[in-house]
Amino acid sequence: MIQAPQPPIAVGLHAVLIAVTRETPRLLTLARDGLDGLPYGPLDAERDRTLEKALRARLRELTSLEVGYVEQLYTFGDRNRDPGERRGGPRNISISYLSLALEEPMAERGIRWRDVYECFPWEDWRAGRPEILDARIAPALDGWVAAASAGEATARRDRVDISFGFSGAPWDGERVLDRYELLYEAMLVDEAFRDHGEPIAGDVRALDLGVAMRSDHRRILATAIGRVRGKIRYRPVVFELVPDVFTLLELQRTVEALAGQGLHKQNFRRLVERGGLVEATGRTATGKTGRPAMLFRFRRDVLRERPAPGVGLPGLPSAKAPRS
Amino acid sequence: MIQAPQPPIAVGLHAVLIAVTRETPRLLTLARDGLDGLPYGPLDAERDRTLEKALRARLRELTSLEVGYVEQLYTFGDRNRDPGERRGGPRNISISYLSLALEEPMAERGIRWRDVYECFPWEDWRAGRPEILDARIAPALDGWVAAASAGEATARRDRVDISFGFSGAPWDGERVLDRYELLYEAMLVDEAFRDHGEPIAGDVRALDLGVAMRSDHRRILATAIGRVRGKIRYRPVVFELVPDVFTLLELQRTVEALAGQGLHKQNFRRLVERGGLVEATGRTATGKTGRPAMLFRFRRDVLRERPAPGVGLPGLPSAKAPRS
DNA sequence: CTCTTTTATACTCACTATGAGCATAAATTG
DNA sequence: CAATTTATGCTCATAGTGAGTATAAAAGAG
Repeated sequence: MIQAPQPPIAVGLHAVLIAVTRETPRLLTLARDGLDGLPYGPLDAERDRTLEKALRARLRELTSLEVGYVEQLYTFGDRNRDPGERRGGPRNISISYLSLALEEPMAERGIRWRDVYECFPWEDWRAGRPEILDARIAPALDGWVAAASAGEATARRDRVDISFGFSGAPWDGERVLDRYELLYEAMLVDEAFRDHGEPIAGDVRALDLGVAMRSDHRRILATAIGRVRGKIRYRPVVFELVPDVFTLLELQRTVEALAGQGLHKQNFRRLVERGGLVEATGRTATGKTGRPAMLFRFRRDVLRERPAPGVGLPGLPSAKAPRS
Repeated sequence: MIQAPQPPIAVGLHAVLIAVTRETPRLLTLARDGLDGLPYGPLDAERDRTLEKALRARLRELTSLEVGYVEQLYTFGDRNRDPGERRGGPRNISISYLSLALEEPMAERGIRWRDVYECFPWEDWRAGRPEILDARIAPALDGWVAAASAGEATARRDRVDISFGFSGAPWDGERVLDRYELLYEAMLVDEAFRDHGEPIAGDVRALDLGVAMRSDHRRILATAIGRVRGKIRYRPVVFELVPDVFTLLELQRTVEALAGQGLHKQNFRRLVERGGLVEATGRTATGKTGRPAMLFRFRRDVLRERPAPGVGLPGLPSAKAPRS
């Protein structure tokens, strides 16, 4: 196949490394130019035999972490995703990966774990519907809808309602990316201004819709969170995020942290125990207050028994009330 | 960031274009060097603003088709995926997309629609458990398991059982890729020999495990089929594969074709009607034998009512009997 | 024109899964 | 020891699923 000479293409690998600590989903970030971003590095076409190995290598080089679970997320390659990538520069293709691990303290400067919901305050429904939705997001998006021509406005209204569960539509926890992209398109997040080369408008800064990240990393993170939320229900990935041995409440809190919604305790226990996902170790947890809990471990055999063993998302005490 | 000089990286886009015709899933292929493969072309770093647009453009250039539904599948980039990609050549990264459409007759030479199950004869359970599984695949894989050292053999046994549903494990229709990769690793498909630069062994040729494709395209196809099977149950993607107006049986046959398993007619109807996925048009189908069926259309409002509207996979009449 | 065949559609029924609670058990704390 | 806190067991109504039975409406055979 004959190809015309092309501007260079740079292929990079990005890692969204997620942990859950103190009932909070956490993300490993590296600071650079004052902004936090995902760990990433270039693909070494010579040495890296597989993409996944390349990802692990970059992560090791940057953070000296050896991660276990790794899964490819998405490949981003639209032009001008990054303000730095202007005419003439190389075209950046970034292949992003999701990795799940237990949090480990990081000594290196600039590397730290951040709470994921700092970036997406509207995604955490554990304490009920986040106020930010009705107080700030809904009005701002209403403005964006109204700013369009008649036909376009209907389409915008629909997208807004379906993504954010306004006007009686249900909230779908997995649509994390839809929501972020809508806010970006509506110029309600800092990144939108930065990418257009404009100073961030004062009223958008006042909206304060989460912590911005470098380049399009927050978009990648949104993709990752949506993926985890979906995957957790049909594959036993939670177990990557808890120690080998855990109590059912710890497991539940981990799921809740990721799902961003509370679960009914007894039903969660029933699901997980009767679903054959865990087995008792015989030991019980020490310390803490209250009755000591039994300690469980992941029961690997479930993989050969059931086709799609996951944690589902049963009995959530709220998350149903439609917007007033 | 400083980078050492690198061997060139070529980024390509691959399309898995799927249709369902005469109750059979179909794939658009291009012949080249006597082997069928997926349509693909390079990313034009200069002109292609987004990856998805690039994919659509390549597809248009190759086939003059304008597809509707397009979704990114996976990015393949392991070295030596292709025997042509040897030391010294550029590193090929291919970003693959899934596209769903209605089949259109193709005039161009070399372009044609093939039955997907020609490539994966073990994936079609509509007429019951495929004989090929017990007659040829199971014994061959047993051999592969036995050929390993003790510890490794257990791991292989597990993978085989979980992927193919042997030894009482359930069959999971979505594990299309797992199964293909296992056969590849066990050197039971033509591509495995070709990639090792060896002539295809006579006994493997005799096994006849599906039609081979160019490069790693069959692996990409496997990824696509697995994805469709999963997605169909929680997103209304089937409707991309049927005309605007259809009977419930046509819809059911389309789902069955993709899922590779039969469904219970009355239950399917109940699911789809009560799930609010379709609305009656008032008209009825003509022609055919038997009582004329009502014609339905996709009810788009379902998107704002339910978070994950899909077709599910209810009442399958078989697919449960474990291996003898 | 009636019988047979074929596909469509309406209902029923048992069983399982889910959403919500109530009740009791076993620790810690003051 | 009483109050508090967390764990765990059980019940109950309801919705969803898997599998049939029964009836309706067409075409084709004789």
